[in-house]
Amino acid sequence: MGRQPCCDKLGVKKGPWTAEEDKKLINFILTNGQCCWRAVPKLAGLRRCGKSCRLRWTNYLRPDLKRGLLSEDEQQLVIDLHARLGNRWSKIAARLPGRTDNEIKNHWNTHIKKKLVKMGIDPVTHEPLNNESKPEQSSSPENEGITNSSSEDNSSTTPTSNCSTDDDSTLLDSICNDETLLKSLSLWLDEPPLADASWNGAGATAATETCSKETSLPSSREDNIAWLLDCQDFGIHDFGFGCLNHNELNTMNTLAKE
DNA sequence: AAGCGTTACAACCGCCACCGC
DNA sequence: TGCGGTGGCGGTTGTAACGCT
Repeated sequence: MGRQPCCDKLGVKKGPWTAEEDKKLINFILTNGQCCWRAVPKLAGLRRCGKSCRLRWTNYLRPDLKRGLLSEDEQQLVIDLHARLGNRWSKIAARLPGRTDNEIKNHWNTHIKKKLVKMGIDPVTHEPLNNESKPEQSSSPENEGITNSSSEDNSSTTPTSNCSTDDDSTLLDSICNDETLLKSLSLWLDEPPLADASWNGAGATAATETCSKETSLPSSREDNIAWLLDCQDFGIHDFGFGCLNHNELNTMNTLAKE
């Protein structure tokens, strides 16, 4: 009889979200936090599947999201991580603060994949597409990074077979041993990812504090919502919202409740 | 200016793992 | 220990925007 749908199909709206729906969802999450997605549509007054709400929130409405194209450093990091983890986008996204698995997956399929093919590199195995023909830009830094990491990895395993290296410490070790990746990370440290601290409460830094000071939070819930929607319109990064750590977001939640 | 092809990305679908009962 | 519910993940699709002829 087939699988039961994740939610009642009757009366469930599909397709692009409207500003009104976004507003309702943001309002609800700010007031109640993230809990029991199945109940969210009903409680928030949305004719949507709970799954759809979760996706909308995590991929689009979440306040710590960076918007816009991935930087060169981010792209390089994605390539390196993909070489190790394969298509495990959520794991990759976890290492790119402010980026979602969906966003990275899309970017991989539309940009990076083609880029690698153009460079003569198999986007799946991260090996040269044809051993005989040399990659066009073999001298480019990017390519060096890829070649280094893949030669290092492929000596024993394929990217996907590396799945057993779920152990983060092993991954971290391998990252620490990767010069290209370290270079990317050091570039990041020069310009810390704003969102990094936001979802890792304890990771709040002086930069965060500075940023928070400069970012004046709206005082009322209505202001919060309008402000959040504006943030989505302009890209959260531009607002410096990414500087907020989890505690600060909780503060916003508290404000919203009052 | 219009039609067509391509690109980019939001959203959906189905499967799977985990958790509580 | 098995079962059902739920959330998360990765693959895929749909469509709006853009570029080219």
